[in-house]
Amino acid sequence: MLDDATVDRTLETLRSAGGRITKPREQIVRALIAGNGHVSAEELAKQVNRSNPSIHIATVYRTLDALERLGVVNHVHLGHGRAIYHLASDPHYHLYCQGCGKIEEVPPDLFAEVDRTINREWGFETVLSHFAFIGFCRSCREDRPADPAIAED
Amino acid sequence: MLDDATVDRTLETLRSAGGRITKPREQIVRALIAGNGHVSAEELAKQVNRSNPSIHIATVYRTLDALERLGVVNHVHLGHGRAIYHLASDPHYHLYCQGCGKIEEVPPDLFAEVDRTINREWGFETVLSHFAFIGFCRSCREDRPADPAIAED
DNA sequence: CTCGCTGCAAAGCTTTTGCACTAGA
DNA sequence: TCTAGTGCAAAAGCTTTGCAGCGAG
Repeated sequence: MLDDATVDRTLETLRSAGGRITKPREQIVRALIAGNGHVSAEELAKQVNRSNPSIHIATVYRTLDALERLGVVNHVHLGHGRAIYHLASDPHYHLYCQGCGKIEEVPPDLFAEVDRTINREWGFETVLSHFAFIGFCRSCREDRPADPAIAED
Repeated sequence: MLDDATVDRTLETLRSAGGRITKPREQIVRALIAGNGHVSAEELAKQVNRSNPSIHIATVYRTLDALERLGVVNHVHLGHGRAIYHLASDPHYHLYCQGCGKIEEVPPDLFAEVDRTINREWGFETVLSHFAFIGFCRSCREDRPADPAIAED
């Protein structure tokens, strides 16, 4: 996956939808793709601000929103507030460790069976990609006091 | 499940942990249990305010927090912000329809296999009860325009 | 009598929005 | 030129917190 090509292709999607390609958008898209699927809006803002401090986080949100409408970006909620963004071309689900914040990816087909069951038995069509599956990674499980009180959030 | 007995038992848990049983706490617990597993803090506040308008929502949050620390209550996030509260004695997962807001319950064992796999392959211990599984219920699926743009949020 | 609980108001966190200005195409 | 995009500041939505007074045990 050649990053520059991906950046260009993403910006092109924006343009062909009638959008404009601006410096901020270019930098945001670049940071998003460099982030490799696990970046929050705030991290993106921080990143682009290194080279251009005037880019406001509202612009980051608006750019991500535009890309999401076009179907090339998705966001995933990790908890109460925070969300991360990634390219839609790379479908996956997320495991989010409440202990250390680590994010791991899992293949969607892992849930295919459960998905079918819910669909069949409850008539419900899930969108499992939109929220991370939270829990504790191996090392945080070992550190964890015991069981009661499943930590914060 | 006799509600009054459940209310008493819940308050007793609070007392035996060194807490005090107050009017607001009693009313909040009663409303929580009457709510049958699907009430938000705001709904609880609204409910108790019918008989006691001076109970502040901060008190509702603090009471729920105290109960949660004691392990008798859990909360479940439905989306970006909202969370609902239910008794921990009734373990279940939730399906939350993005279209109409309807909440359905699913038995935890539905996910037992996936859970084991994630545990085995990723060393990750999930807490699937903490976020609802979102998607669309049968009737909202039929209403839905098509596929692109998976709605709000 | 003491310490936990309460009400109130203010703040926190992430995301959104209104507005006037700037700048792509 | 003309409209989309931008920066700024303010607001929104849910939850938490500081503080002083109140009341359960």
